[in-house]
Amino acid sequence: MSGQDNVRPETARRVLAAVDELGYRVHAAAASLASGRSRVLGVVVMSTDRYSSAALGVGIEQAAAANGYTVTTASVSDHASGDAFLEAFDRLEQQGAEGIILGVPVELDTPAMRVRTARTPAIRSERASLEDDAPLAVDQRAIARLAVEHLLDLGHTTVWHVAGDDYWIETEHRREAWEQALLARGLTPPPVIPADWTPESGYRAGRTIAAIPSATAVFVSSDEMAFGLIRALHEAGRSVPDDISVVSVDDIALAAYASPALTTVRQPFESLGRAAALRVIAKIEGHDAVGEIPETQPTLVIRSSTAPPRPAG
Amino acid sequence: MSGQDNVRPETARRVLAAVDELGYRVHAAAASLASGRSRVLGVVVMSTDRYSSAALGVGIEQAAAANGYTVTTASVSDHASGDAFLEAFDRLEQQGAEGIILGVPVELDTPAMRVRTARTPAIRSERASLEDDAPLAVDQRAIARLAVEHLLDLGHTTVWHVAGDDYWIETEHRREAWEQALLARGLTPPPVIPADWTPESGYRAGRTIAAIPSATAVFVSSDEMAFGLIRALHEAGRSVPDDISVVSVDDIALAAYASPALTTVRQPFESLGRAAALRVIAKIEGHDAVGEIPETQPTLVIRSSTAPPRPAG
DNA sequence: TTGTATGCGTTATCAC
DNA sequence: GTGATAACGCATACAA
Repeated sequence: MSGQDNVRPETARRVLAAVDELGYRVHAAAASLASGRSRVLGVVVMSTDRYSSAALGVGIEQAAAANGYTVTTASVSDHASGDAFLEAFDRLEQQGAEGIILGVPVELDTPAMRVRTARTPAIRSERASLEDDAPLAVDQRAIARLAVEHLLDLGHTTVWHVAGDDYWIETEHRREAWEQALLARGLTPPPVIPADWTPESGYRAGRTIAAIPSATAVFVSSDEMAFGLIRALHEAGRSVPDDISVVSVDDIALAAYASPALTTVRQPFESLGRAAALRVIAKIEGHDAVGEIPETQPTLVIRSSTAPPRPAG
Repeated sequence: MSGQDNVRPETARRVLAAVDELGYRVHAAAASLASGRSRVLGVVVMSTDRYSSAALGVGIEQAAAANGYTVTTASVSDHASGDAFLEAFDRLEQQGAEGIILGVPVELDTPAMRVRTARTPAIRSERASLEDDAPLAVDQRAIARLAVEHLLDLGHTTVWHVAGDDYWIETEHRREAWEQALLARGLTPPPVIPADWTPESGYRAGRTIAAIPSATAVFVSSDEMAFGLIRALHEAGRSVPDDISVVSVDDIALAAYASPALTTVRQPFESLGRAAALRVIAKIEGHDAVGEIPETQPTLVIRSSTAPPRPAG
């Protein structure tokens, strides 16, 4: 049954026949107890239905299943504190998880976290893994660069930025890269407009932008916020992309059906989830080769929310 | 440790102290083997990032955690066949799941499924459970009724219907109820326009509708499709809601930020997930009272995509 | 190539 | 109120 080859064919046949007849299946708990291996992957996510978590989960599940692992999930509430992460981690460990994927912004470099990752391998899904720095994360800086440069190349003289929730590391990375991309062209970055990923916050940011006559280009940190932002812009009588160009991030299914269709930087979440799973599995099993590394590069998808600035005058 | 009360306080204190000092935690697999109980709930979902699955999962996880259960997921590919469901079910059982929640359109009433549900309790998340008919499902017929009646009350003389994927039972229920609601007012239902939940299919349906001059009201089976549909309508020069009113289903976060903001029938997915989890747990533990039953009624959210028909002439 | 002990970390039962 | 002991169903190592 376990795929050994030192068995006489006839014997194997008889065993399999019996298995079939009796409907025998290994008892996972017993197997786990005896072997010391559970083949369970744990995933910690925020209890939200945000697109990124869902897409990530799909990828993780796929890769896990392909390698004979099952995944069990522990949700923490939105904006949970570090303690909640630790508890989730413990719950998962206690459940027997052999490796854990953190889909939340945990600081890995704390004493409490270090004890844990020492005994059971863990990685942050949106970041490079602990020791090695293979390209496991979607490069958040590349996202910002792609967005800003597209806008600048179109002829805009500066780019405003509506940031995501400060709680997430991506937010910081994108802000930095946005700033640097501007600086690199000798431009002075305008103040960041804070938001929190929700369409509502995008709407508020849109009202702010609408009140700035000189603004002609915006880099918004998510498609969902872009929907809110564009709505606010339209209500204020500013047209997109004629008056203001906007590029956002994610490329959710609805991005192509916004009005106008969103120019956005696509993040390969599913692929990233697969990479994350492959990586923990490799750590668990102690080999560093993970087979093929799934693609994790962001790509710019140009649609109709960006255009050259209106000629002055 | 297990909360017995026939222990001298002093002894209990010493035990707990030792637990603390040694960092002892029960080994889940060993406990499961010895007790015959795993406290694991299995969930079968399609490997999509559709809003409904994600929201459902959140609810399930919550209720499970609150009752000391953990959840493990088995994804099947989109549009999987019945066999894939059976396999997923088996995987979960084999993993030790004591109860299973089916987030997919499985036919429960087949021999193969009956053997399985006989040994481990299972329920469909969007339907009433097997034997009892407690209000576990979101009433899909009520959804259609709400939508159609809102439109009719506004003064429209008929309502077109863009249906979801036939693969899902909801689709059938909504179509029936849409038909009946029309019939109840002495109206003849126009032909159904088929689609498959995606914004793309909504777009195609929109082109179809745009070509029907007499159409003034549409009931679309999801918000995502509504985005596509409205886009097509606008491209064809038909205004929403002036020329055509549309009401959709789900009330996703972006619904309020569509142009125009979507009038839609909200489904309480998270709450439904909680209800589903509570229900399997009750089955597992053999009590029928599940505590408070979460709300599972759909509600109409009126926004700007519906209006009275334009006065004739 | 096949059969057989031993132990994995609990729970549950029963004697004390 | 407390301590000892037999399963639980498998994997593993080793004897045959």
